[in-house]
Amino acid sequence: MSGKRTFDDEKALESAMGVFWKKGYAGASLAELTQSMGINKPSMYRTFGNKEALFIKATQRYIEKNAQPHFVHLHQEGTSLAQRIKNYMTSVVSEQCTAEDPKGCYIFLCQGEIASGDMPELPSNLLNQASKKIQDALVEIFTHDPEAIALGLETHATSIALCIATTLRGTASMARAGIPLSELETVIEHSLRGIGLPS
Amino acid sequence: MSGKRTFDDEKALESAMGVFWKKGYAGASLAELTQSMGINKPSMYRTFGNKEALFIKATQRYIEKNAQPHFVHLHQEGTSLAQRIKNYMTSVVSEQCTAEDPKGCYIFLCQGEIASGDMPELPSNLLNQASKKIQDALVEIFTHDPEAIALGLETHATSIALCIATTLRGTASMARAGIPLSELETVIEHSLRGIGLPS
DNA sequence: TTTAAGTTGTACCGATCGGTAACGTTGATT
DNA sequence: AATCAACGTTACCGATCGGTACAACTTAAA
Repeated sequence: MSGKRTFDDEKALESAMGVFWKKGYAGASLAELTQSMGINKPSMYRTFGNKEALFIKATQRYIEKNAQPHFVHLHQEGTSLAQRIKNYMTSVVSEQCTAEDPKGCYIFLCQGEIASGDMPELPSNLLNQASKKIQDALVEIFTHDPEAIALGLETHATSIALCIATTLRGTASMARAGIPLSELETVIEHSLRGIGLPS
Repeated sequence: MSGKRTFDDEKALESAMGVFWKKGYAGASLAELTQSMGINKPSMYRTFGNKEALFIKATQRYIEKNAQPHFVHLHQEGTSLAQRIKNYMTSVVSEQCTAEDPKGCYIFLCQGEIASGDMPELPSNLLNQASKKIQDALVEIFTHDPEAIALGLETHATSIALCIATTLRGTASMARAGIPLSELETVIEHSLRGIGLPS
């Protein structure tokens, strides 16, 4: 029956990520996790440690493979600032609405669980830090991009970044409620108008 | 020891609402609920039925006592449309950030649980219907208010309403993450600018 | 071929989950 | 005074929670 590992760690981690994405941390049971990963509990504990460690690894994977890639739109050469921001937001919202993945945003969903008090400290820190990165990246743009400086956006860079981050949280919530991408795209446009970056 | 009820149904319901607001539906255990309500499990089952029925009553109470009151700002006489919308949004976000209550919005938080598949049908319908009411109320304003019609907002009333509702979901998520009201107020102003209602 | 390490599957652990049966007590009704 | 419904308390139900001990088995190295 055994002797050599019969599953792929990376595939298993991706499956676990999907479950956490759909159910959150507390809501994802080990039974559902291991079933989705195609392994049984002892294999999971030996490979990943425990539920908390598995969640951390799944979260890191989400950040790396799902969240970070959107940032490239912010630094696309030969593209106007407004278009870069719009491309970034559209990229994020598209993923929030994707039919293959669970609806919404893994980070925002799980970060919301922290306020419940049932989230361990390490995952909490990771989630807070990940959500902070979004705003930091935006602030970086608005304070250093020549076009942004020319538009005078650097003086309220943090508040503008907060607006965009808030909109993306709103669209994540909307997406989870079933609102389609087509409707949320107009939200992006209105949001850009609000911060003085009409497309 | 007994004979006559020793607790106030309304107070107990309010306590239960607070627990659901903080933990969500699945995350709120009967132990924590009954402890917060100051009663024991049999009393709770006799009075409210079961967890699902308790949640429905708590949710109805939230809608009535917490969500609906914000709507008065939308129809305040002698106030400009922009100011009415701003007052409404500020009122909502203020509650999301209130220190006495759990952070965020009861409705949005629990509606997010529906996508997990662990929410019974009746509560799901109630939550979906409650969140829809927000957009409906806004659409009503933008399609019937003379000032809105004069501004030409009636032609995209639904998309504007979606923008506002999305912003309020975003602020709820931000509030739950610990962002203070002072920072979220600027988000409201930018949001209003985006839909052509600068204050 | 023997040995040691590593893997899987099952069966189990104590704790907690939502929900309830049973009992003694109390207060209002008759 | 007798009755009965409603109450609070305790103790319990089967199911599931996260987590683990253990045995059967397979492989690679010795």
